[in-house]
Amino acid sequence: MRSPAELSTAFRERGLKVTPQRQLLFRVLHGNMTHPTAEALFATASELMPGISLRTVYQTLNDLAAMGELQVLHFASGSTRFDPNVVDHHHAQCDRCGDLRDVYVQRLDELQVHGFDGFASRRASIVFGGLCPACQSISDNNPT
Amino acid sequence: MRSPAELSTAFRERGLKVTPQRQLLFRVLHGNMTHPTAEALFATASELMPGISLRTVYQTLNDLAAMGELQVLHFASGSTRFDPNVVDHHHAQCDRCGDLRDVYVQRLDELQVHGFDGFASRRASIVFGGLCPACQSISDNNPT
DNA sequence: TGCTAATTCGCACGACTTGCAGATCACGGG
DNA sequence: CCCGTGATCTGCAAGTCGTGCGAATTAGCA
Repeated sequence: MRSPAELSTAFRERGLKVTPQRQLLFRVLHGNMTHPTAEALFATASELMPGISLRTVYQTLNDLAAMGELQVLHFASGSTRFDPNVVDHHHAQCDRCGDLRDVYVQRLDELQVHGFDGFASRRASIVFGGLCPACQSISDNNPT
Repeated sequence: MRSPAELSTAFRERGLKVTPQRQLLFRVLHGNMTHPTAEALFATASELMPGISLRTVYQTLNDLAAMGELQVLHFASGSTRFDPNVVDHHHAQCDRCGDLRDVYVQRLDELQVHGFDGFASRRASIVFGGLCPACQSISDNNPT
């Protein structure tokens, strides 16, 4: 996702208005590595701007996603998360605490895939499952 | 997913009862390559057993998933799909029609991943995006 | 400054899934 | 083969997540 200033320009170029609510969300999202849900963003935004509507958060998230400034992620939990990192990357999620981190994968093109049968693959999305460092030490003591 | 007969035994061993509704779902799911949603299964099951409840379909799907007989899949569409193929495999989804197919990936361990930072990866799930053969020919004539 | 279309907000609604409770049924024991 | 008990089935209510809608407000340009 680009900087708040760049996004403001991009929004205006598209005929979209730059409201205080949107500026706030630009700031909250920029560089955000937490892969927040809409609710989480709403919570953060509400502290900074009491009265902001959850509806507006969804609206702006959709606008940003449509502009390719956000990646929309769907995980096992069923919840939708938003990732302002739109550089080609992948994810690792902790089985225990759900913590989600960005990872970068090389040599993806060397994978040998069987079953495409004419399917024209354009991109791949990888989600690694496992345990984050914190949960590893917990599991060492309290194996579930 | 194991065969209906094996599942019946496994259910009884767990103290679960083998009802006609469950047997029907075992049969509908066994070898099913369509990655159906709960609703789709309900539709199929309803034809074979009018009056079966959607609630029962969800119930049985959850039981099977808890027993590891089904993989639960979450995709961009937001809908939950169920995959009776629990062999280690991955998926390819058509961007246009949403068609979903199983693919098998080798040399996964040769991937070079940066950013784990102590994350202990146990498994990976890959979803390829692209166009299925049918949608490729459509797009050739009607580029979106 | 004023106009106009975009936006915000809050509520209602829709899709999907689960909780609940009474009626029913599977199945092991007699 | 019949019975008893507890699991299951079904239909409905409720919960979650996200969107449609409309009135009031506001951004941005002339």
